[in-house]
Amino acid sequence: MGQPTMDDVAAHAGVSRALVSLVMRDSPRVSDRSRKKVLASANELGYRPNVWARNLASGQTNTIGVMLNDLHNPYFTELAEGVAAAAAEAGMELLITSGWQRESGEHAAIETLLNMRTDGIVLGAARFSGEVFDEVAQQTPTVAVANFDEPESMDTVCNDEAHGSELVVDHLTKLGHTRIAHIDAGNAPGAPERRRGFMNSMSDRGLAPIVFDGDFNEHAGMSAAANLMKLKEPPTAIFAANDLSATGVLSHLRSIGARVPDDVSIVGYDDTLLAGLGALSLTTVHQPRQLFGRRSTELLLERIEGRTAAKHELIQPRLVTRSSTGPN
Amino acid sequence: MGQPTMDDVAAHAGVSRALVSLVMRDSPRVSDRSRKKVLASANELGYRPNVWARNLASGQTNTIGVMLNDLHNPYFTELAEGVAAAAAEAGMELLITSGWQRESGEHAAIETLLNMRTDGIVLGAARFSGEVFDEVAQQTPTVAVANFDEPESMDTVCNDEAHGSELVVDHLTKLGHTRIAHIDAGNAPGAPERRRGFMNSMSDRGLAPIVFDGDFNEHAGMSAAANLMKLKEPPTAIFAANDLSATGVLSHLRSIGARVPDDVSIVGYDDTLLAGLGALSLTTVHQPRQLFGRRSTELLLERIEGRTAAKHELIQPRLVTRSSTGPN
DNA sequence: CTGAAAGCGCTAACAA
DNA sequence: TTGTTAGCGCTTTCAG
Repeated sequence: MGQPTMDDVAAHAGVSRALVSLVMRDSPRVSDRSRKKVLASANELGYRPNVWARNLASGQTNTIGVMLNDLHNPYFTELAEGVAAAAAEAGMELLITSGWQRESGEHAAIETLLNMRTDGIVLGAARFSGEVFDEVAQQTPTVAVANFDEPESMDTVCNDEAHGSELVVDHLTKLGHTRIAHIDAGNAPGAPERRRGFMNSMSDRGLAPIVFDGDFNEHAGMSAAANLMKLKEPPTAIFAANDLSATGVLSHLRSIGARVPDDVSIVGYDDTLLAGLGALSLTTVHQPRQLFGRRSTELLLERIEGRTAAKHELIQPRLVTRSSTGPN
Repeated sequence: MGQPTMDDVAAHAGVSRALVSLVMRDSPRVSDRSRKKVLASANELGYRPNVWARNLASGQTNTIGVMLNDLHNPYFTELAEGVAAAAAEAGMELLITSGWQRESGEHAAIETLLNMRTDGIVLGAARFSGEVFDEVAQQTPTVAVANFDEPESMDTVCNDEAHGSELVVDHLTKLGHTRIAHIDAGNAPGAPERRRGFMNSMSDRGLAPIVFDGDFNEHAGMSAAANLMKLKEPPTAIFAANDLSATGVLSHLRSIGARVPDDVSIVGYDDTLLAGLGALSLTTVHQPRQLFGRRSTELLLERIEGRTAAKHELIQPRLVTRSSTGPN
């Protein structure tokens, strides 16, 4: 025999297996004496409840699963941290699975979770169409942290990207900037909303929005900045798609001898570790990523408890002002 | 009834449950006709094998677990990536668990894995004493990615930190530097080895090693640099504990108007995203973190297959030269 | 509060 | 190649 079973513990403690089971699930209807005796035996034998057997018998797993698109991205790991905290508070175990940035990976990761039959799933994904999500939602309680058009099959939590852009435009115009350029990130997740928010906020103020193609990486920021600075009238402020892209902008500006923020102000998005570095010190939009995880888990728990009507939450970001922005 | 079971599939296909089981585990001894019929039924019913039942019955999980100290740290996520790749190749599922940077978290994370009875565990930890590791190793095949003194109970994979320091000293002395300072990180994981490697390499070359107290963060680099530059004879090159610390050094040097690398050369350690940024461009020591994960998983699989003698691997880092270092 | 007994859904001999 | 039949270790009635 390998690991000791409940029967072993019961025999050792001189009680029935059912009693041991009750103790293990700390039921209140066990006498203190019995409880102590059982616990002592369990401890002595090095007993460890067999989760497989337990879940099979009870039909529950007391576990929720999180699928993250990419562990390298702090966005997802902070999300996971929020999920972990909320799950721990609810006494649930957490299983993490990663899509390793590939769509096929996300599929596999979701399959794993579905096979595990976790009580519910938090989807921190990026690559998926709503359809795939729907299919998951059909099989288990699901909440997605993503910008969707409020599907009925699952709950969603997402950042108010447009509002983030609004905060940026507000900040820059208050500093006196009028020629403000946005380097976007095409159709990457969140990018269209940020772009739209930027364009609307500019129009609202009677300003012409300048938008350049870009992406969520340093190189894109660098080359977009190069093109921007070649304009007859270069912008006095640049709002990059995210912090990484803003870093590229910064590198380029330094390389051509432009001073930040005296000549050009720069704003990032995401408030990653980068933005806070003394050498960069980027003004940026902070998203409460842990809160995303926390709220999504809370919604998921409600679903698990039986709620069926979908809920959709929009979470508000805030601006963090650092030294990359200044008066025009 | 909820999800369909094997019996449902068997009934639907008009065969026995055992046959369905064989098909599900794709045994070769099933006729093509039966296989197709079963698969069709399974598909039609939306059958999904119940992992809990399967594992309970088979006594195996076909899963390995990874415990990571901290998902925010790219070191661990890249490690995990290597593990994931190797696990996938071996046809194993992967379960990730995080200690959320706290020792209590690591305990809980390991408990979760132990409870899941994964076939083996990869420990990507930082906070633990060898004792705790030993206890885990007693219960399941274990491999640790950590600097240990070659325990008998488990395999280990680790970076040759001392050699990394040697590479740095070699690079700097070849550039003509002789007054080289190291900002260390006390007893943080890996730090003592880096420090020792630095001191030995310097002594070997007849140079006096300058070592200042520090830590693995930006602030520590900043204040250590401040102290270093106040010396009567400031160093011409600074070897920081890691990239983050090097970033702090860089910020300080810029703030006092020192030019990098003309006045002072800077070297980091880890080759994180930071080091590659154009605005920082740090010379640093690269560790093949994915390889750590890969090798550790391969070792784990051998253990699972039955090997009992411990193996310990030391993996060699390499220097990545960027523009933060130059001739003296 | 305790004990007996019937499964949970699947695997793994062993027969047929 | 397919079917039969015990379990795997635990939960969960239901009587005592």
